[in-house]
Amino acid sequence: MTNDPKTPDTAEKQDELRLEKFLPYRLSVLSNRVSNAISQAYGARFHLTIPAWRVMAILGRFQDLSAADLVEQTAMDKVAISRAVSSLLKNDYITRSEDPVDRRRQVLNLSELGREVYARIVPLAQQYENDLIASLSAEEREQLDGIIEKLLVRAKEWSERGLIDE
Amino acid sequence: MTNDPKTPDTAEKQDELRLEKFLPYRLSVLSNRVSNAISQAYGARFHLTIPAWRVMAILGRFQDLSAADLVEQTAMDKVAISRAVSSLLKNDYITRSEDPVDRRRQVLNLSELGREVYARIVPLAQQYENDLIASLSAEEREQLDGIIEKLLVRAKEWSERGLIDE
DNA sequence: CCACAGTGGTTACAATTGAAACCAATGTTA
DNA sequence: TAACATTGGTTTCAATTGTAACCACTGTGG
Repeated sequence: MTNDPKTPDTAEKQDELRLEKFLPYRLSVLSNRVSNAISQAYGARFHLTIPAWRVMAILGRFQDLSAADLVEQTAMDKVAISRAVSSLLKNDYITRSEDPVDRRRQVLNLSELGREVYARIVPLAQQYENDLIASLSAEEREQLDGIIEKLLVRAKEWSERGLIDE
Repeated sequence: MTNDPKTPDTAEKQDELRLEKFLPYRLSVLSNRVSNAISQAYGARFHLTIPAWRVMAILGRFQDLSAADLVEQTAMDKVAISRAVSSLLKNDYITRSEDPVDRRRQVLNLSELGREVYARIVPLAQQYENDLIASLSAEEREQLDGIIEKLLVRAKEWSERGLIDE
């Protein structure tokens, strides 16, 4: 197979840290680059921030959600949701109506315009995702899916329970 | 075209987007959770922000670097480096001296104290990384390494060249 | 009913970040 | 060598984000 003969990089000194191989660092660089690129793409076209797009992405699939429902779905906090919602209202991308049963609650939905924008962004987003993974084989894509899932589970445990040690 | 019934998992409507399966979104959630958890761990212990720790991580391996060198190594911008450096100077974690050849240039190194802190953080960081990937098999770890590398290459192309289409 | 705890959501304020202007030193060119 | 462009690094200001306080409403126990 394509095993290169050079010295295994696992023969690494334990008292130094190679930042460029450190998983949290790599994840951060990767995520920032990807998010920035994509948000430029649709942010410019549709005046959407990433949080606002996330809200739309959820409302494109589920109707009559409250802000609290969105918190649950998006891993964003309530303040971020509130700000995203108000900017989407300004753009007329969503509608907000009172819940007659509970007057604190506000029911959110995509507007007609929002639906159109959603329909145009979805293929764009998928195109970016496809382009990102274009250099991966089919096996690698599956592997990635499973691996990310596992890492997300662990990272979520970190934020819920305390940290290691402590 | 009709739906392909062979692959139930991927038989997804093309006009909707499942945010929780969307790679850029997952990367963002994962990276944020990981970074926040870890920065809490050593931020609390050593008064370090993530950018400051990154600078230390580089200076722990390479000596006599300038701020511009750090920009190259860390994927951070010069302003972030400048702020990280000044906070590290305040903590006496690094030293700064003039380059006699080029009086604009400032030569940075870990101080004695910085070296001690570095030596204590490295195992901590490695412990977090290990814990994060603890649920992955040996194969998965190798796969992840290769996959991330590929994704980083593509994402870097995005930020260098323009975006898709356009 | 009426206090009072809990929920849904917004506002206010502080800390972080990013973009652009800026200063000082060096390099280049005429 | 005077002018101008470039480089290294900092400062400034605006936009973004996070935390906590807050208001309005609902549900519950006395």
